[in-house]
Amino acid sequence: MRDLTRTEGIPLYVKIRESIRQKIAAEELVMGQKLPSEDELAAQYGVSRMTVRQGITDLIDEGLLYRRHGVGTFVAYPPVERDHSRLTNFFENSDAIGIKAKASLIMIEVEDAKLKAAKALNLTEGEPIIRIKTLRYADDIPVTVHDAHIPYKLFASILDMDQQKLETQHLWTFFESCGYRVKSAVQKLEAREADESLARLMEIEEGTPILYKERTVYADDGTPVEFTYCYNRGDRYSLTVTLHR
Amino acid sequence: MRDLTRTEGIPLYVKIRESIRQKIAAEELVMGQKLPSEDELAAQYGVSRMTVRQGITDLIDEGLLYRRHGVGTFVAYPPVERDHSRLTNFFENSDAIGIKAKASLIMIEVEDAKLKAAKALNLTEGEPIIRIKTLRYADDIPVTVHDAHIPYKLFASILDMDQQKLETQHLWTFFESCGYRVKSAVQKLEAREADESLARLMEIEEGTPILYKERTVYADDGTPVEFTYCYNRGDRYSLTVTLHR
DNA sequence: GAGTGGTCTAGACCACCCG
DNA sequence: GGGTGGTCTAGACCACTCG
Repeated sequence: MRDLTRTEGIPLYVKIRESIRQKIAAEELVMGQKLPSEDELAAQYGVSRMTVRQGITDLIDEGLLYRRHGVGTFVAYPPVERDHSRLTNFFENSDAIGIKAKASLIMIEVEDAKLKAAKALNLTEGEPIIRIKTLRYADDIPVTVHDAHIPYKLFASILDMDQQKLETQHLWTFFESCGYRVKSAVQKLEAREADESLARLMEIEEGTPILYKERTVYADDGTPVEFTYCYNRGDRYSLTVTLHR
Repeated sequence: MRDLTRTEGIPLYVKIRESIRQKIAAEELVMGQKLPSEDELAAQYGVSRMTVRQGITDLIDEGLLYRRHGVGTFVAYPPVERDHSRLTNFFENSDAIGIKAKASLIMIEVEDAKLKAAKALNLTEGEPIIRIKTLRYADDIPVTVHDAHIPYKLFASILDMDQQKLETQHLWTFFESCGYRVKSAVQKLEAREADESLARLMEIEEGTPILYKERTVYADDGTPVEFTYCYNRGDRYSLTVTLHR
């Protein structure tokens, strides 16, 4: 009890949450095991029950614990990897799995929005957008053609960025510097065949399977900030996602 | 104020949540608009602030609202369709989009688990599993070959079910009747080519693009209940998912 | 009936943002 | 400084599960 030394600025429920997480990691609490009751935990940590609940709720949202009304709170079996349900960008993700990521700029220009992009970005057809097309490499193998469309009126300043920076810094970092925090994305996935142009860029044969992805990215206030066509080499790319009922 | 007529059994925070949701639907609250402060809402509804917060938090999790510390709570722009981040089954999903769904049983049998399925289902290699292979139709066009593996020790009783029921009732309904509530699934997606056997079943040419999906389904206590290989016709099937940071 | 989580109160103080 | 959300308390009663 009382492993909550008063650390500056860290909320109690966060400390409790991390304390429980650590006990699970250290296997002081094993899979399927029942936690002490909320009342008991409140007493142990010297806080109110609502505070304990807040910490526990976070861990339930992460899939690390589950509750059974009238029974107790338990450690869930496989810590279902939430990573798979989190939205990550190409560079973050490659870092995480130890792949060397690289991008090369194919083109950046201002265009009139076509219907589909305009709709996704909440613009009217023909409004200016900035189109940024890159080829992305994993360990020096070309794996993805990335064709992003972003509203000109929000992000015109990206045109001043030098190519070097465009290739190494992710778009989302730039969005944040403009005050838009990326929160979610809706993506549609299909299997397709590589056409001639994709085949040339990715050094594959025409007709090779491609994992095609259309993605709209939203900031936390709901503003759509990016609409992207994404063509991934079928033999080099897979996407893992977690869904919940 | 006080549109909370005391309805039996419905928690206050649910009523508040639905009341706010309805105001958004009715456009009494429009996109980007600031809600009354939590204190004010508490006064309006005649409840404590914590109760209001609980209702609001639900709507934030749904993406309908967002909070800005020190500023206020606002209506988010496009009600990002949470449907896309929810785990649905083939029949539910078809219903929702108005497609006539049908399944025909290709085979059901008991097998020894191969390494991959065993690993996913937390079994040891060679333990018995039940393998259920179906061909699924959307509006009478074959779109998916579904090859499910479920632990024999949990679900042996499915073998007594008649074929008619197997084809019309979803597996998950059966799982629930055995006490396992489906909570989440991890799915890996790839683009592939149809091999000869898939091509024959789905009435397409060999080499046609296939959206290949490997899926492990978990109950809410974390027990893996299903491991499935899923082959979807590229020209007739797309998958939409929502991801969050 | 005992034990658990689910809901709820009526306050409090703090941290943040803005004018 | 005034208004907002973020955290927290010390209780309370209810609903559910189980033996």
